[in-house]
Amino acid sequence: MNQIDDKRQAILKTTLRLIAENGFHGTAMSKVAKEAGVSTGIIYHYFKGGKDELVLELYRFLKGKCVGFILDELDISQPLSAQMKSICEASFRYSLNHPMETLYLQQFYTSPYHNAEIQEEIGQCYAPLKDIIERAREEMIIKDFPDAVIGSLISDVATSLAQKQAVGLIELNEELVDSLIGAIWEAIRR
Amino acid sequence: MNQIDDKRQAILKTTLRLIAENGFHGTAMSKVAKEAGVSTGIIYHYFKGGKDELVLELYRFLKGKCVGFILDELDISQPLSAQMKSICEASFRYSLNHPMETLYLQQFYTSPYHNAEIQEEIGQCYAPLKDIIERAREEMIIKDFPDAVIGSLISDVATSLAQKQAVGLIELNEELVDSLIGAIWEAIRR
Amino acid sequence: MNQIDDKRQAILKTTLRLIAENGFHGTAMSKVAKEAGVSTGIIYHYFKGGKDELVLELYRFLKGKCVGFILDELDISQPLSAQMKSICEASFRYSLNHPMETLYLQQFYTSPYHNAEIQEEIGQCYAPLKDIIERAREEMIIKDFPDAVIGSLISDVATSLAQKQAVGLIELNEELVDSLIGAIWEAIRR
Amino acid sequence: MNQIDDKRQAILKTTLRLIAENGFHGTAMSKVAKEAGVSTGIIYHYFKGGKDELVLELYRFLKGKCVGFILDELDISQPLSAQMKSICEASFRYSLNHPMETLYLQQFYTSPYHNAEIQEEIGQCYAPLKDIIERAREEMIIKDFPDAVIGSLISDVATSLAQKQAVGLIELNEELVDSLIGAIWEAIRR
DNA sequence: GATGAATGAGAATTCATTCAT
DNA sequence: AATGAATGAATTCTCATTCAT
Repeated sequence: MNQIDDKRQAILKTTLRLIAENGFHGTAMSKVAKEAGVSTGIIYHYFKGGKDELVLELYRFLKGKCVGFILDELDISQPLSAQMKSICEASFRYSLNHPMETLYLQQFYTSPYHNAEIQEEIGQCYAPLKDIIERAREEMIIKDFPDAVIGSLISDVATSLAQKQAVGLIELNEELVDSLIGAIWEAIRR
Repeated sequence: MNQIDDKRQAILKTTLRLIAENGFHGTAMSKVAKEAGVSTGIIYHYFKGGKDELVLELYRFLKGKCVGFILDELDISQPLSAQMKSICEASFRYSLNHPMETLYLQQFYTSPYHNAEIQEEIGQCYAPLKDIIERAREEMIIKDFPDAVIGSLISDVATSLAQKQAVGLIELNEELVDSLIGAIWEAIRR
Repeated sequence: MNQIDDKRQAILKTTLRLIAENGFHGTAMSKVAKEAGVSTGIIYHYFKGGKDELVLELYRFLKGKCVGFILDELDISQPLSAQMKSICEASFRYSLNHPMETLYLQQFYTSPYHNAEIQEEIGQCYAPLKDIIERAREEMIIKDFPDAVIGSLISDVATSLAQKQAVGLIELNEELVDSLIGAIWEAIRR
Repeated sequence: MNQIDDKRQAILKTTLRLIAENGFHGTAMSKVAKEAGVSTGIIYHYFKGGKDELVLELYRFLKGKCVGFILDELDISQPLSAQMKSICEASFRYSLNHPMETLYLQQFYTSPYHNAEIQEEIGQCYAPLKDIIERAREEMIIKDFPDAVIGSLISDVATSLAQKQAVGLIELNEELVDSLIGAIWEAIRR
């Protein structure tokens, strides 16, 4: 990690925090620059496409990180049902443990930045997970729902709860999280 | 419904559509005025607090409509478990059948407009539902989750799926919706 | 001329002066606003397309004014040769007597604002003059040059001299101007 | 011509092309650097005064080239009237045959870069031509116009036509060019 | 109640120039 | 000599809000 990457990373990190806290509209490029300790101009050096590219790059980065975590937790020597449960659990915990990232993603999905093109691109890094889901469906381990629906069940409740926890509406303890993961699994499994 | 209310309603309706389509940032007051067929000035007559108040009023209005629908569907002469199932189903279907409202609410929740104060205020119109949920929990009909968690399970999957359907990512047929409501209920019930 | 036109005119007039003095690049919208005594925002109200539209509108306005003057001087009861001479003289004098407009046009022609589309549009207000030139060519009063070449002979020397006079490189007295008009006419006539 | 001069020349050449195509405003130093295949920093090494000096140096270079061509064509053993005609013809043809240089010069003259100081400096390399013009005026070969006016007649029509030809407004064939040179000469000669 | 012209603070972006390497 | 990352002032343009009519 050299100095150049440091600066690029600092910009991404600051952008994540500011957008999670203040939204896209509330996050001016000048604010990102100031809080990241760089000049405004340099952001356009690292992200040629301006704010749009910065926002998209951050999305790609966060998605990659999240999928990476889920894959790390996965043990492909385990039976398929255990793998599916692992995906559920890892996904759920990742959201709860990374509230800023979750807040960012939540806003991204409902913003004009989110479109079919980027969705398609990011969909590809889900390929290994989709493969497991498909096999689990064929083996009647999980219900016969489309991938997108399974995806919603796995991650959207966690996303929403992470957000509620981030703003202080709820407090999830370890026991509750375990129960919740179980409940979600009940909704998905056959 | 007199002329005054007509104009107020036109502003709210236009705001809903534009924000659902273009987001808060992409929805200028002047655009709302033009598309609603009124002058910019008059919006500030009906909504003294400007854009903030307009956005909040629309939130209140939509929440009231949604809760109203759920309560309409409810038959309090039925056993508690049937009532709980009815809440799940009504909530789920409402989101799917009102994609613009769902997109609006989704964006509202992750925006700076959403704060503890308004959350508290709106929480009150949920009182009748909360009562039913509390009783169902006591009678061991549903799992021992806090209200906010039950709320997430009931509405956030539907919200997310409504959004995906609105942008064309998935297509939910009647049979699938029925299965989904069943799956959600499995996650909630004891 | 009501108040609205006053403000629009003030913006156009200020833009003309500033661009003639400082060029397109040296003329910031904020400077136009300040010197015209208006806010920056209102310029975008009158000229929806921003600086581009302002610059083009000013071009249209100046061209209309100039052609209007030439046509005013024209006496169509005179023989064709006298009409051609009148066009030469009026065009020549107009440029010399309106140095700011000439400086503006000179810069416009060499800028990216000048393109085939606007050229085509403006070409149409030259129709009456083109008609006279065409007839004069047919009647062997003037040389057999294309319209654009005749146009250059008629106006580009004057334009260039007006510019030199404006920056103080030369001083043209009445007698010299008369001789020059004669010289240009010699170049054009058969 | 060593490597150093190569790089300097590449910068000048690229600047000429870019400014002719996109204007001063549309020609960023970074773009010059990229298209010339050098770093931005090195431009400031060769042209200490930055963009201003680069633009002025290019002006000096182009003017020298143009005057050099006219002098090359000149045969001082010929009678004065033939020399004057030669100047007219060479000047006219040079503009038409070097449209990019002409576009550059045209823009330069109407830009803030053009001022009395540089005009004075460049005026000196016209000395040999001015001498011929002066003698031709004394010998009543040409009209009694100031040098600047003679200069305009000789070069501004050509400049303007070169520009029109460059953007495709007209097409000048060899015969027409000959006639035009004759017409210009008629305007100048006694 | 109703209009829309007017304001001006603030946002995204560009670009000439510098300087550490 | 050479690089190109870095700076930050300046520019264009937007938009919530006000107010004279």
